[in-house]
Amino acid sequence: MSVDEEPRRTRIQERNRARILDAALGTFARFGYRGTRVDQIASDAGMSKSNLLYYFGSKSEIYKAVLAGLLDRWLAPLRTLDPEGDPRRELTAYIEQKLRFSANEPEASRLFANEVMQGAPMIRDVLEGPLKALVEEKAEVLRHWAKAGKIRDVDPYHLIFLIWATTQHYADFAPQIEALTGSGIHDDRFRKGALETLSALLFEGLLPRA
Amino acid sequence: MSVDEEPRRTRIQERNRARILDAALGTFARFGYRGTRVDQIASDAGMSKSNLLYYFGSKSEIYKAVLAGLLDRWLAPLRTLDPEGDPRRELTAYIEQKLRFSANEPEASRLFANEVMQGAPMIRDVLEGPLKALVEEKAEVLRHWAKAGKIRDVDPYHLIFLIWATTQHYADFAPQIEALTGSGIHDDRFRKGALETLSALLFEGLLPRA
DNA sequence: AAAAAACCTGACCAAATGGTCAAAATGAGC
DNA sequence: GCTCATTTTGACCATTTGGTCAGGTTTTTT
Repeated sequence: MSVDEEPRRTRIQERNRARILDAALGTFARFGYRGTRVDQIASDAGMSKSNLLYYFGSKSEIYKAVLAGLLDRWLAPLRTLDPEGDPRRELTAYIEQKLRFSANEPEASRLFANEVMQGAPMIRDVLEGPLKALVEEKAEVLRHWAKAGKIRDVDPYHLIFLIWATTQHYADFAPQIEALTGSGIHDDRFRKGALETLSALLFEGLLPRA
Repeated sequence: MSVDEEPRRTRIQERNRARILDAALGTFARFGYRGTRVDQIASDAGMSKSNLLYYFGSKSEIYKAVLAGLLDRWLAPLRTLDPEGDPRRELTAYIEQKLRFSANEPEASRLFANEVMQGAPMIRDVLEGPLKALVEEKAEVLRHWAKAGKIRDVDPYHLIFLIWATTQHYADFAPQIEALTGSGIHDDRFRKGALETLSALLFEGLLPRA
């Protein structure tokens, strides 16, 4: 006998909730929480506002649901960083995953950025709890690598921020990048170029070796 | 005789327009264009909504004015990059200016990010025109340095994006950084650490020199 | 095929929002 | 102190917004 806490969901519920969350991700990412109109989410999801509110009782409920589904995917890549692995290989893999996320889910990246820029009102506890713990753990890995002489001794936090910043930039500032280069991270060639330049700079540095 | 196009402004106008733009920057940065309420700008600026609308005829007029004032300051640092200078010195100076901007005007940085994330509806022509030209010009400088063997041969665009991304990250994601480190770019010590780590990584790279 | 449950609609509402306007208050120049 | 232009106010308006609700329709269960 399943004493499951999870609410039972019919097929229709499954489908419509997914549609709503999908549409909501788009508009929340573009216009933020306050700038998003419930009506528009409904229309994007192909249903009436009334019907949407049948599935999610309120705007903030939708927002929370979208955000919750997003956090895992945003965090996942960092979890894979393996202390036992080779630093270069590990970090390259991490960067590649982050770039892929920017390419495949730019809206998710933008919504996350939006939420944080507003002061992270909805996910502050996640940042200060699980995320902080995970980052501290991985910072320790970097320090360990440094002590073993495998990488230079740099502040692990700023290093992590650099990776976040550069990889997410391709999703968050996509319109700017598109305007300047005519292409973007969604393009395979472009993504490869970004990865190569990024890892070249991060690992070898800009100055010619003496 | 001054045949100035600039509208004559009284002292009161000067003061109140400044107050409004200041308050508007704050709320637009936080909530975006659609998420911002004219009423709130007015209240933040310490005046009635009616009075605010006496100075700026509409919400979008305020937004445009704020954005226009912002673009110059955002762009300025890149202009200073001197082709004749030493690459390391020039780029370090550039990064330092960008970090200082993030420290001193985080709201401006965030508003810019917000506008771009929404697809840059208001500044698209600036991105595609003046910015594109300027970036292309500076990319040429970087290529020139590379040809002269002063720096490694990396894609100049991705290099510029890296600098933008990393420096702006400290303003745009300030709440996250604060949650993780307990400090931020506004703090002198922290900013110095960011600059050092950043330039160490950018110039020397992460891997120990052979 | 009935009955029950799930799903959907459209009319409706109170509050909020961007903006107008006439008139009052305040300031500057004489 | 007087005059005129500037500044400020508060009442007002049309529209939009998040959300409710009673009732109808479709799907599932028995």
